Amino acid sequence: MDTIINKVDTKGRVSLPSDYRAIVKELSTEIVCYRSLTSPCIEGCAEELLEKIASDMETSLDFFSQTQDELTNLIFGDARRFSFDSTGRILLTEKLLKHAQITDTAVFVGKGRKFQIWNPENWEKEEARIRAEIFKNRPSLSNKGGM
Amino acid sequence: MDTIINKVDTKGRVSLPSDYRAIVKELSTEIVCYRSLTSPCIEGCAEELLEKIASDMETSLDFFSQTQDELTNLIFGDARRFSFDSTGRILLTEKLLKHAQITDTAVFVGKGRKFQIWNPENWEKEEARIRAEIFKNRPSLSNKGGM
DNA sequence: AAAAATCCCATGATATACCATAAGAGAAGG
DNA sequence: CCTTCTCTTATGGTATATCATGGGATTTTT
Repeated sequence: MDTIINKVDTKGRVSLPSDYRAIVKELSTEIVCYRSLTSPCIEGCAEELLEKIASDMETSLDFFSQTQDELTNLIFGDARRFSFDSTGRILLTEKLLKHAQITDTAVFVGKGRKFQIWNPENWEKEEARIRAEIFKNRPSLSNKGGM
Repeated sequence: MDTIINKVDTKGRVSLPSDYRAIVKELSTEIVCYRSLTSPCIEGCAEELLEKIASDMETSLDFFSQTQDELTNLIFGDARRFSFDSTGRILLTEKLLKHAQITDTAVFVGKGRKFQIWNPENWEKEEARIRAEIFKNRPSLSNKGGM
């Protein structure tokens, strides 16, 4: 999955890149999107994955179980199903677009079983940051011969 | 899922968001609402789920060290059925509206199998609080959840 | 009879489905 | 190796269906 740039029209519609669509389509005809907890971007995945993420988080919580309750609030309260039409587009909400500072252009970034949608400039910075981070840890990588 | 803002008219009527309605409608034409034990908000769910919800709550509130009976009594004693009309609206009671401090606007927050109804300002604060809380504990989450 | 609740209809707004064009990638053939 | 054709994908526009909401009418309750 590579990064793909698509336009957001005046109504907030975006084409989900066909590669991404194909993967989801095996499961269903809709995806789930929510505001990233850690970055100014939108995250998307198949609904099944969201439920898995939610349950994974629950089991990984060692502090008060009250937080579990709050987690479901945060995840299920923020997430929403988006079904894409015959042309493969979804209509993003104001809330999501605002959080990611997206106006007329969106960058899709694959992240394994999920993906992120970024404002182009923000993603450029983020990518640079990640590259720098990786470079900093280069020695530990080259030891294993991975790259 | 999702968070939706709807108006409460002069008669106290609120439209139950269509997504929520659709899910409940598979089962019946009415929902159950009660005052949240932990927050200034209304909680709602399908009647079939109430018993399950109650027991879930017991396990998640174990630090209150209350007996199961006391909690279930509390919820069941407070819960009431609300049937929605052909346009999908329910008429909330004074007791519920007062508890949630709702006057003319209500925020529906998805919570998986149930949902909450908040006063807009209160929810805004609560959401910010939860996000900060979760973010603080992010390191322990990112290991497993990947959000 | 008055008040409250339920039902029904009308309307504006919005999301969804649909069609049509344009741009790009890959395949086939010269 | 280049050209042409075809198929997929992205994007713009339009129509249709759905939903939220206001108002009124009818029914029920006390």
